[in-house]
Order: sequence, then structure tokens, then C-alpha cells
Amino acid sequence: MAVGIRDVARAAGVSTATVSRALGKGPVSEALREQVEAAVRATGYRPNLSARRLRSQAAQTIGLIVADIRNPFFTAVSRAVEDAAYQAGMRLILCNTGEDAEREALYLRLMQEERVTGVVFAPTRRTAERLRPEDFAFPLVLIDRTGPPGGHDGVVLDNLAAGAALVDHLVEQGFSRIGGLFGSTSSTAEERRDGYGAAMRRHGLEPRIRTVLPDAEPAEAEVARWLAEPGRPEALILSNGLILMGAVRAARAAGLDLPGGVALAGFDNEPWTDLVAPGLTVIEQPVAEIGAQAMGLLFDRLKTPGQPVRKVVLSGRLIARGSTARR
Amino acid sequence: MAVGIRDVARAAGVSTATVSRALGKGPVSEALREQVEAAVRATGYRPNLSARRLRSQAAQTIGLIVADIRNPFFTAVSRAVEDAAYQAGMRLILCNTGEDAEREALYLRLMQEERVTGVVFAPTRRTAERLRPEDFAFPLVLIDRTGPPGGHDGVVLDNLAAGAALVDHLVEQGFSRIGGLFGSTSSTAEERRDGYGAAMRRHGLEPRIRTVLPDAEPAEAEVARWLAEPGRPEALILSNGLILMGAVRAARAAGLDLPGGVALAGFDNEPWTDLVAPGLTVIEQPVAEIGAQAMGLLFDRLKTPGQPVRKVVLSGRLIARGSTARR
DNA sequence: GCGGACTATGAAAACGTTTTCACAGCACCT
DNA sequence: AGGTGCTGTGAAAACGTTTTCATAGTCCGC
Repeated sequence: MAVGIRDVARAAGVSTATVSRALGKGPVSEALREQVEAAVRATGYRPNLSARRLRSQAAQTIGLIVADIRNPFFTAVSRAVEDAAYQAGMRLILCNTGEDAEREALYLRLMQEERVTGVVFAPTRRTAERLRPEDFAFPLVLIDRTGPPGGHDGVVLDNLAAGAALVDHLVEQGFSRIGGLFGSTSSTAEERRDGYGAAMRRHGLEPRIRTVLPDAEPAEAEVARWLAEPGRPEALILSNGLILMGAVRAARAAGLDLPGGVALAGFDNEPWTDLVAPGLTVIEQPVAEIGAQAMGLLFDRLKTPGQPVRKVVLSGRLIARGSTARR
Repeated sequence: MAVGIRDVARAAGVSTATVSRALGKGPVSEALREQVEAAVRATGYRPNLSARRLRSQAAQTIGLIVADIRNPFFTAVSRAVEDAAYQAGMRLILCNTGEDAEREALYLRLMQEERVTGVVFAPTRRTAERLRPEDFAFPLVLIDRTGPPGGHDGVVLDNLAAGAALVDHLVEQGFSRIGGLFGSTSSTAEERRDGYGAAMRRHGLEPRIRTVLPDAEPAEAEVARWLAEPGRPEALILSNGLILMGAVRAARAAGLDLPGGVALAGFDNEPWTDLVAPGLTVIEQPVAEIGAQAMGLLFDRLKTPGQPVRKVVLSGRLIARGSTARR
């Protein structure tokens, strides 16, 4: 049943070494190469990747660890990473932490045990802080989130600028009681918060900051509470797509229409954001670019291990829609 | 640098066999087990999974091959499959074919080479037709899509009933010029189409069927064309979430509101479907159940290889919303 | 007190490849 | 003619585990 390289070698009348070379890149005469290929077809041979990896000590595998695969931002980035891996002849292991530090640790351990070539990782803040390069035998590139400076290569959005851009836009549209609801688990949400805060103060406005687990349900609950309070904000900034969705739900449930009842502006130009109500104003992230750059950094580091740590900062693009129209 | 089981054995003053047994389930005295664990901690040993798999001939890995990870239906199913795999102590390899037969073949080959324990697969119609059990050394469970009867275990929606249910609902709401737009690549879309056709005829109505690549852009283009024709349908049935999204876009672009301009009903209760306009009527699929059942079938077959092929058929649930309100 | 059954352990084989090493054959240079 | 260097090939080692096999020790029933 299980046909191995020995069987192919026997069928082709050559040694296993020759079969290996014919299938790989070793020097083999044209005649033998054809014999081997015929034998492979005849026997239906499929190489055993575990054996190959064990012997050649090259996993040809990259790991991708994301926080939440339901978040379209991460699925889009995954596609880009997958394409790059595929083009480089590498396999991809995709893992999902659900923003859970324990699962992050589990999957990082798994990557070590798989002896992967490299890893692209979107860590929670807690994990990012204790990520030490010397603990890993492979290059680790952070995306979306970032750790302490100088640790690992990374590619992130210019979150301070993006947070500020949303404030500037809302102020320009005539809003002033602008609240900000940010995810609690990522450095990215923190930076967006800081950009928001700085811009508010620059405009002479008082920041109103709240924090929530970055998922739709908790966000909806928090926004519902907020909108029920006296002196509730005229406008809200939401730090990612899931939180934005929760906010839309809460506004809808409170009977507030956009932007009259409350204005909303968020992150991630997800496919549905232009379909709801008057259209949602968002900062679009260059998702494909993020994935591609991450793989670029990874391959560069594999080629030149000693080079200084690099951090690529990409700019978002404001897409103004009806949810923040002038009051 | 690379610490192996030999190093642990030396540090603990035992043989490699004992280390292996202490880490696995073999019989080892308590004293030695503790010595070994201490040595593991001291050396920072991480087992090499390639070596382990090669020797033990148990990959402890299941493969999941889906058509399009951007489709929330598949991401939801993935979560369920991942949870089940995780609970069974297995790793998951997730692959994305983009409805491309060539990539399907590539990934199936990869699964063979990885010597996976089993595979869960949502094949295109073309691939499903030529899928022969004897070509695979592992159990293969089909989800969402299905192949010729008796081939592989599978779990699918009752698509005929679901297609018919949408027709019944629309007729009940007073629509009669009801068109159906179905994906071109899956058996599932075909079944939904047949359910639609049968129900239409049962109501004495003429089916109007069109077919499109199951993605938002092609669907939008096709619906735009359709809605511009004379005698255009009053209502449309869309065979999955991406096609539904394209239809919403096209209706919006044509200046038609829902359900006055055109009524829409589709598949997959995606998170955004209740947010757009008057809410979209959909058939909700039991996504978690589908994933869980698929893994159940897989494990059953691993346990009892000889048992007859089973096909689990689950029912969808109609969620009526404003997009099909009575005219 | 002795044989038999069981337990814990170590030495060595085995998993299926790739890679190293040795060498035969041949062309080329002096 | 005799190195020298290159090319293609096979035998065997190597990758890091788990598993088989053998063995020494212990317990138990008679």
C-alpha cells in the first residue's frame, strides 16, 4: 500500500539516491530522470514530507498566527500571506488565537516543534510585551500589533495618524462631543486611542475614552450603555471592524439613525460598510500590502539574519461616507 | 543549539527510550518521570514533530480544504472544525482553493504527502465528480458540496427544501416574477436551483434561472444586467452570501430599494445581513453543526473503516426580514 | 525456596527520506 | 602516457524520534 522511494528505485532500476536527485535538483542524466519519472507514475509514489523535512532540516513552512479569523481584516491579510508563501514554494499553517494569550503560547510552541521556517504573528499586547527574539529559532514578524521597539521586524498601520485623521474629519464635519471606543487587547488600539486623544486636545476638545474586548457583542453592549447616558456623544470612533459592527447594532437598537442620532467612524473598509444605512466612514487599511510586506521582511531576514530590526509603517486612507455627514 | 532527546536523556541520566516514555504514555516510575521532566525544563527541549510523525506513522493532523475563506460560511465552519480537532489533540491544516480545480488537486496531493489523518473538503462540482475513495489513504468527508452518491461521507444542507422554502415564502408575500441566480461551481448551488425550479412549477410559475461565478463582483454585474432588462424580476433568490452581497450592490446602484424596487432573499445569515436596509431575508445554515458533524463522521470512519458511507442532511432555517416584505 | 508472571528499563532497530562519501568513467591538459 | 578535474551514480550514514526486543529485578502462589 504505502509506496516509498525504495519501491520507485527498484522499479526504475536505480538507487534511492538517484531517485531523490531526479525528483529534486541533483545532477542526473536525462535518461535516468525519465526512467525515474516513469517509475513514479507507475507506482503512484508520493514523497513523505515528514521524512523529507526531518532529513533535510528545512520545513519549507511558514506559520501565520492571527487574533480572529472572523475579522475580515485578518482574512484579507491571510490571503496575501498565503499567496506569497505559495509563490515561494512554502506551505502555510494558519492558527487562530481568539485574542487568548494561552492559545498564543500554545501556537508559538507548536511552531517551534514544527521547526517552521518563519512566523507572521498578530499578538495581543500582553504577549507582545514578553516576546524575546532569543527564545525563537526562527524569524518572527509582527503584523498589525507591535511589541517593544527593537524586538522583532514588523509592519503596522500609522495608527496615531489614522486615529487623528478620524477626529479631524469629524471636527471638520461639525462634531465636537466625540467619543472613542477602543479594543483592550492590542497595542494597535492603544495607538489609535493616543492619536484620537492628541487630536482631540489639539482641537481643544475633551477626549472621552472607553475600552472593550474587540468583538461585536461586547462592543454593542458598551455602546448601548454609553448612548443611554445623559450627555452622550454626538459621534463615536470605533477601533476596528467588529467594534464598528457592534456600534451600528447598538445605534440601531436605540433608534438612532446615522448621522443624525449619532455619527460613526471606524476602521477597516469591510465589504458591508458601504451597504449599511448611509454608508460608514472608515479608515481603509492596505491589507494586501501588509501581508506582502510582512513576507518580504521575513524573507529578507532569512537571507540576512544579522541586519537591524525593521519596522514598516503604512498609511491608512480615509473613506468619508454618510455616517459622518455634516450635521 | 538544537537540543534533542539525547541531550535530555544525558541530563536525566536515563536512556532516550525512557525519556520518550516519560513524555508519552509509556510505563515509567514516578522518580524517573520527575527526573526527566526536570531535565526537559533545564534543557528547554522541544520535540521535533517531523521525527515523531515519521516514526510513529501518526500525523495527528486533519486537513480542511475550503472554497473561499472570505465567505463567512466557511470561516464559521472552520471554527467548528478547528475546535473539534483541537479537542481531539489534532492539528489543523487550512487550505483555500478559491473554487479553482487546479488548487484543489494541489492541496489534495499535499494532504497525501503530509500523510494526514483525515480531510474535510468542500469541493467544486468538477472535482467532486472525479473523487474516488480508493485514491486516498485517509478518510475524506465532504461538506457543503457533495459528490456522486456512495462515494464519501458528507454533511450538507437540505438544499432542495431550502430553495423551495424561499420560493414559498416569496409567493406567500405576493411575488410571482421570481428569478434565481445560482453559483456555477458547486453541486449545492445546483440543488438549490432544482429546489427553486420545482417549487416555482408547483406554484404554476415559470422558473427564471441564471448562473454566475460565486463571488460578489460577477454577481453584481449579472444582477445589474438582469435588472436593466424589460420584464425584470420582482424578486431574486441568491444562492450564497457573496452573491447576495453582489445583488444588494446592484440593486442599490440601479436605484431600486428593497423590497419595493426588487425583493431579495438569499443564503447564509451573515452578520451584516440584518444591518443593510430593511434587513435581508435569508436561509440560515447551522454552521457550527455542520463542522461538528463533519468531524464526527471523520472520527467514526477512522474507528470503523468498513462501515457504509453516510450522508448527514441538515435543515436550514428561514429568517424573514424586510427585503421580502409583502408588496 | 522456586518457577512463572509481570514491571521497569536500556540497546538497538526502524520510520522514509536526503546527503555525504567514494569511486568509476571520461575528457582534458601537459 | 599520466595526472587532474569533472560528472553521474550507488552504498551507506544521518536526521530525531518511537517502538521492539531483551533483560534484570520483583512479586506471588505453591
